[in-house]
Amino acid sequence: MPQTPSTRWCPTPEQLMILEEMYRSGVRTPNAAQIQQITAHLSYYGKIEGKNVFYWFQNHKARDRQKLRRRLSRHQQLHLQLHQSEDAPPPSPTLQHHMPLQFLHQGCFQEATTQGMDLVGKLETVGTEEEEPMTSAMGFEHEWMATKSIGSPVPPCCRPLKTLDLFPVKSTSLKDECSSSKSSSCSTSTN
Amino acid sequence: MPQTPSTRWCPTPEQLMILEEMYRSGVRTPNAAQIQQITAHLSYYGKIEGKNVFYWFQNHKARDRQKLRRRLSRHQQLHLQLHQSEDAPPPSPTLQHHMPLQFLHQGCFQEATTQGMDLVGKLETVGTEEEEPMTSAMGFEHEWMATKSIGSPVPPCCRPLKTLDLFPVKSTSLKDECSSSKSSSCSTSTN
DNA sequence: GCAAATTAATGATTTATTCAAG
DNA sequence: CTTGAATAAATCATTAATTTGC
Repeated sequence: MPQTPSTRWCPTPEQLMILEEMYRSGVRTPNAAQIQQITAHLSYYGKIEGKNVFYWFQNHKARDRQKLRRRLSRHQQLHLQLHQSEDAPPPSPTLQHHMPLQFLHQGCFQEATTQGMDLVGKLETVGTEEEEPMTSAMGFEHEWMATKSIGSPVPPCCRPLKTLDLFPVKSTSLKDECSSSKSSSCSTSTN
Repeated sequence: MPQTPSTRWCPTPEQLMILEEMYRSGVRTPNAAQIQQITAHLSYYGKIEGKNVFYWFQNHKARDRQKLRRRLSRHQQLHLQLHQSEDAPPPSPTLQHHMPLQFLHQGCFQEATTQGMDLVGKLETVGTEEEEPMTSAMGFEHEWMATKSIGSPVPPCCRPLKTLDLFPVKSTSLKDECSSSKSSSCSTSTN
């Protein structure tokens, strides 16, 4: 028999989807009770333990942070050799949506109104994997290469769709990488 | 000297965030007009051309699809060596959110600054395969490791598994739980 | 086409840091 | 100042994916 009785946890796609959904929803360091709940529910989709959930959130958070840091440093070390000839170089990585994202909607356009449909739905260009169809792309590439400087106004066909900025979830760790201020003072305490 | 005047496009963190936001919102293959608009807006945050936007979406879509396929295949090969000892083996990767997620709120856990380690003492129902050599670091995690088989060690203080069967939370913002105060129970700030 | 070697991804451990309490 | 708890960073280890030689 294959003597792999207890290898490491291999998450099922459902489990991964749920975990990622939770992470996107703001869950980062669930406490023991939450871990128990998550584990209980995820166990419906396959074998899982609490430590797996714990480790998953730890790793995911760490690697997300790592990714952010990496792209920051990479951008740092790049901008010193070439200069952004823009008029307003934003120094802070906090984007405050100077771009209204209306054209995200493209519901007035052809497809992909909802993001849920592109999961495994049609995938018309499968088989090409990650090699980009250069030849077909270059056929019209000069179009937007030529028109990249116009800056036409955003079509006001739709209003921004994604503005759910708050959610009731609350993790246990309040000191995260997004807060540089190590304010140990309980500002909400009795004063 | 590192005078690479025409390196490839290095996206700024803001640009990446916006692009990912757009991708999550459903944009997969923007047409030339959309690409031009995206480029115009993203050029505020740094040097960018239309082809960069085009290639980014191409690559991101391909990578996403690759990731999905890998998950599926990995799960395929997994279920043959270990059996889900659950009562309901899910055959389809379509998850219908049978997990309610209310426990994310944990609003009843004021004292949950520390991870809820008062879960359950020690349920010695384990001893299945191997003793976990968790000797250091997380002194609390053996608790939910021990309770992995019982299924209901949740403290009765907060068990909000009521009825909501879908994810009410949906957000794409990366700034989330850093907003709350550190410890809401620190009524006495010792100075 | 298949199998060994290589590489990338990621689950699991360990170590260091931080903050609070005494 | 010391200690203890919690977590983030770093690292290790294993699995899956890709590459390569036959």
